[in-house]
Amino acid sequence: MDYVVGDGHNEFLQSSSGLAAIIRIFGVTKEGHSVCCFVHGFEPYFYANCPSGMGPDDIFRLHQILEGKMKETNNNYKAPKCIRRIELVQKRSIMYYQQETSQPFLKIVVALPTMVASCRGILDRGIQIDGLGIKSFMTYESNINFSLRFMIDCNIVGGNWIEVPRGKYNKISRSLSNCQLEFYCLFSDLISHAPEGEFSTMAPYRILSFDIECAGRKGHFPDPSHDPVIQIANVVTLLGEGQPFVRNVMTLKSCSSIADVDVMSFDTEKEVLLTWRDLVREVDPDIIIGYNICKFDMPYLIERADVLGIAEFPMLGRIRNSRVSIKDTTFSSRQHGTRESKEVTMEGRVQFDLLQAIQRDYKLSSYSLNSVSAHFLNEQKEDVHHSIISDLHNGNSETRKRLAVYCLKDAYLPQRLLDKLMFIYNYVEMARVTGVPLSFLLSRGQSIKVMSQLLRKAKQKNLILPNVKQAGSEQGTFEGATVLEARTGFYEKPIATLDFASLYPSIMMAYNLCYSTLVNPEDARKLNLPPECVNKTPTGETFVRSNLQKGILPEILEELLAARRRAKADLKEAKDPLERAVLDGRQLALKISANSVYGFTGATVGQLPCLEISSSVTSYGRQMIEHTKRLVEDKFTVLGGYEHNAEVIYGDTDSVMVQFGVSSVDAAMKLGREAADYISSTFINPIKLEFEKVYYPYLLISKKRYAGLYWTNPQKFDKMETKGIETVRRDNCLLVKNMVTECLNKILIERDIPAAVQYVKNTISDLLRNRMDLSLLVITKALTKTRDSYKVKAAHVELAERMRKRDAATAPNVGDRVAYVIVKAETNAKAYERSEDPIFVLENNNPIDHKYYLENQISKPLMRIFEPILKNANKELFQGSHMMSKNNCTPNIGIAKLFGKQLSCIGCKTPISNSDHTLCSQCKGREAELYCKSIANVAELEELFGRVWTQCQECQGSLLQDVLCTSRDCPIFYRRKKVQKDMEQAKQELDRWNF
DNA sequence: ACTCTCTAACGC
DNA sequence: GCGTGCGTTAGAGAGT
Repeated sequence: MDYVVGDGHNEFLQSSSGLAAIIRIFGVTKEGHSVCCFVHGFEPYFYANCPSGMGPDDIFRLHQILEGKMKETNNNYKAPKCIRRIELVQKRSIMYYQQETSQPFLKIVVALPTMVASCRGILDRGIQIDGLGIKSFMTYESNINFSLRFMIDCNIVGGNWIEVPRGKYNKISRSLSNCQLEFYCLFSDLISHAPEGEFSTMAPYRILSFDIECAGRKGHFPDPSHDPVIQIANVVTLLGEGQPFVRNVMTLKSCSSIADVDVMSFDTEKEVLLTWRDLVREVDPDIIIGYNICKFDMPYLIERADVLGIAEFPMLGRIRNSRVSIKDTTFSSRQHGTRESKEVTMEGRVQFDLLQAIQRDYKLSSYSLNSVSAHFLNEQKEDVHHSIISDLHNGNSETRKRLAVYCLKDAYLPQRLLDKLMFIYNYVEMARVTGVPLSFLLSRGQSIKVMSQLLRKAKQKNLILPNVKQAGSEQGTFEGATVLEARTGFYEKPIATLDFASLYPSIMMAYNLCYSTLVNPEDARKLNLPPECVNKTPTGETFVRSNLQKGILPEILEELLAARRRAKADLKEAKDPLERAVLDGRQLALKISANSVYGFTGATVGQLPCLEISSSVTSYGRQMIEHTKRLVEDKFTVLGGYEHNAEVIYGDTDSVMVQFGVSSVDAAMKLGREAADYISSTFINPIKLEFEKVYYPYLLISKKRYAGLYWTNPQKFDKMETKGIETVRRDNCLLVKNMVTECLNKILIERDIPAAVQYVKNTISDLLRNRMDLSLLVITKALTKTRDSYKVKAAHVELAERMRKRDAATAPNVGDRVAYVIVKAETNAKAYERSEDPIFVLENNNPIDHKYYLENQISKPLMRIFEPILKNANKELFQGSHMMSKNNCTPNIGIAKLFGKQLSCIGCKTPISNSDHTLCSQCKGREAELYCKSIANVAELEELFGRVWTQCQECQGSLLQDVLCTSRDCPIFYRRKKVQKDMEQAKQELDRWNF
């Protein structure tokens, strides 16, 4: 949905004069026909407070003055009127509890949506009214996107089915769009169908997934002013169908045919681009997807066409003769600083970038398409270096076919991810629940979703939302949740966990916390409320109880949670996989929405912050967790008739971990249920403490860091759960993650501590003997800002800078995660001087700093795990023969340089004179034995290399072609490179026998 | 050798 | 015009 400014249609609006906003709704019918609907008659407006005693004459004068001021700022606006009218309406502000149900407000209706902001500015600054002096007006709902305003007022949500009744729409005399159906109508004739029953089905969206390849130059990131677009691959799918119905690729220069793919080759880039434009118009997709299309492919195509002077290319939207525009946007937030990016808007089509979606919804250690596909689809793709892409393009039709297959895979994988992760179902359900359009979910933040729900609910209650001026950040912050002191240790008795269900939403409901129930301290005396009608929160705020007036935040929350219970119940019944997808997406959206209401009220830089609410919520929460701890420890005692004294060993925000002292899981569960029921009864509705699970055994390392076996039934544990420790953190290398995971397995599941110790010793020995796969040593960290904005030097930041100097095209950018290893250097060199790109290390054979990995990566996490379990853990793990390193395996580069190409004895590795070639005097006589060993060594490595190579060929989908992949994310890649190096070395050694 | 600050990532 | 919240741990650089 969007809007344009045009002539209002006179058939509908006799009174309309001049320009007006026309809403355009794009969509698809049940039968799959694309639709463009021009909606007339909806006018932009907002509210302002009405000073008491303001009569019709004053309003007339205000209108005149405003109109005059508006003309000054909108002098290019030709129509006679900017302010259409000012109405006196009865409304109430959502802020603060008030006894009056309503009071007069001014509803100011303007001609165009952009005039809302300029008119608000005039009223904010204040205007001169005869006899009254300069008056400033508080405005209400003056910062709402016009399309969203329309949706709210017409009860339309994102992903909605809309009906336009027979006779209420008219054909357009001159076609304006490329849609199959187009018409115009009046906004009040639209019928919005709530997404229930037959209208909860998904529309049959047409989805285009594409990927482009460019011929970049070495050392440069592809630049549309130099580098041509050489291939574009496309896959088109109908939502809900398993297989795409279009697969094609457009190539510059000839390309051999590919099975089941329509290959189109052209002599000029212009033909490639225009053929793609024609495809987009012919397929007419509702949704365009791809990987990083918003920041790369889409702007690249538009800019490239501009450089080539192809003016007809950017007509990709659903409006006839309208060009797609490219906008420079700056995105700034306190957390992320200012980031510049390009934005391409395409009329009538939603762009859904899988990279953005996955970055929002999943925490991964790498977001490359390769790594994401491996993670979710269990399938790898080749990572071909951009310089090789140019070589393939400049080869022949077979090498270009090679590239086309690669490009097609990059177009198909986003579609596979979209299906696998149910993005359309989950996002459409989120749009339906929160009421915002689908496009907002990727392009906007969390707060717009709460805002949309709040505005809708407020409208039903005749309430309006004020536009509060940004108070600035000095308003500061407020106290959050309590984290109970952690009694660290290894617990070999079951630990029961009690949790408050949806704690913050329940608190807001139970205590009726809302903008509209908060008592303004200035009004308290005047209101004179009896104590049984109010609650005083632990922070000292007063809110009226629901018997006096129900808050709308609690009402929104009740509806969200009730709807979630319904969705979960329906999900249990549902059999059809598509229906299940819809319902599961819905219950998830409802849960997320309920939880973000609290965050919205506490967002000091948000649209309607109210710290009285958020700080009250957390203060009740703190009180409740303390109360729970006290109650458990007071009631479950030997004195109270129980076998043991219960101890709360830990708790965070809404949970307490209790050791009841019993030794069976079953007994702990029974006590857990009893405690939950007993404590719940001491709270008011709907606050409920639930027994959730038992941990047994349980290793508590510190606050927010623990591991344990998770039991929900007394027969068998469900899983091992780890929180906060290295296994779940993304900033540790795989070696550390694997070691910690393996040790926890041995300790918690197998209950075999000596085996865990032996495992650690073996692994350390492997590390020190250089038998560790490089992929296990790669550390990744996010590059969150530009280098200059870092106040201290950090390993990943400095490496990113060095990589940028080497090759700007492949260097990490802000927002990317940087992969690095730590290499040996001079003593006392800082870690940031020793970080290096793993691929660079492979190619240049840099020595790994094993000591760093041992002392700075492995030792502390392991000590934290073993210390509660093992006395003398440090001695047991880090002393003994396994700590001996074999330095001769990795000759120090510095020494090698000093001695030149000094040969060493094949048998014992002692240096020998170059005239001896093979063996030292000591080993002379073992020629036969050692020669055989050399041959065997080469043979073994060749076989190993062959196996790894085949694995990579399988991954790239062809056993007949060279492997080109250089993926930093793929363990096989590192192994292949390492084996290749070892093999070459072994061959050189073998050659020395043949002099 | 110690503390303080910055940065990143997590739990809830 | 846009941006949910706070609490905690831990590594590493920087300063004392």
